[in-house]
Amino acid sequence: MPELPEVETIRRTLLKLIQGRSIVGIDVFYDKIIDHETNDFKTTLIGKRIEAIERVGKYLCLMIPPFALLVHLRMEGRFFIRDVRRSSAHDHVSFALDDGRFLIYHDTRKFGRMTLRTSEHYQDVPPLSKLGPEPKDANWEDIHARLKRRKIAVKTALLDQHVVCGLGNIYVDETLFKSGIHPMKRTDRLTRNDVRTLIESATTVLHDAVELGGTSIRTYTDALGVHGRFQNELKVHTKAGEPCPVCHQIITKQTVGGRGTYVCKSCQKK
DNA sequence: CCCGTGCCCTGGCGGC
DNA sequence: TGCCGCCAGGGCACGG
Repeated sequence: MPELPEVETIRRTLLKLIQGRSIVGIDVFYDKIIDHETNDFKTTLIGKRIEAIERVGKYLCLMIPPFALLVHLRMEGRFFIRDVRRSSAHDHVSFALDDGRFLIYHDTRKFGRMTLRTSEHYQDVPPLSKLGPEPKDANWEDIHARLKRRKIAVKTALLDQHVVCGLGNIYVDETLFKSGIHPMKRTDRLTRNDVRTLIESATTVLHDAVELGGTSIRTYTDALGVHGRFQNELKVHTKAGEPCPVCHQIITKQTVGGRGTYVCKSCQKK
């Protein structure tokens, strides 16, 4: 569930806590989180310093020269800073830091993944090289040209990180509502104006959500356990049965591309 | 290349 | 109260 605004909030929080710290030990309690052999992973990172933390789409990139540790939190991945090595059965990776504390990767669903790349050019190789631009950097005419050749639901397209990156289920629903476009509208029927509106709406929604520290529904909190505040700004997502804030028609829930999807059928047209 | 489906996981919830 | 079954969901492998 962490999408771009939550990952950016985590990046900022984590940076203050661990920038400049060196890794002095690593414990891996569940090795499927890491797509490298465990011993290689440890020997590669131990003794090196966390110089910076970047973010590309929903990926967190811990810059540990000469390596970049790419982390995708997927549904419920979280980072904590603790004084003990492990305090939960859901703590899967524990990095001992040179100040005596531990950077802990915690994930109830075990969906998150970590992978190593060299810190030079790490954005130029998969998986990051395959990502589309963030909405704020996207050229809507390019996106329109791509989408008019396809026939998928616009929601599915916006969730596809190869088209644009950073949006997940919450912000796609909000983007579509803000744009007045139905999630099932086929991409080959989107007008140039539709796509321009979608990119502009996505940019605004993501920007506003970052400003408010992300959205806390379900289990998301940042590395300090601080909740975001964008859930108070949601217009349709999680609002089934409630009146649309614009036209007062009842918001409905349906499935689009296998995802729970909230829509105002009066404001959002196919 | 394009598109749909199923898988990975497990806490939580609905149903009885 | 207790237990069973099923769902959520990002990304990717796979098959048509």
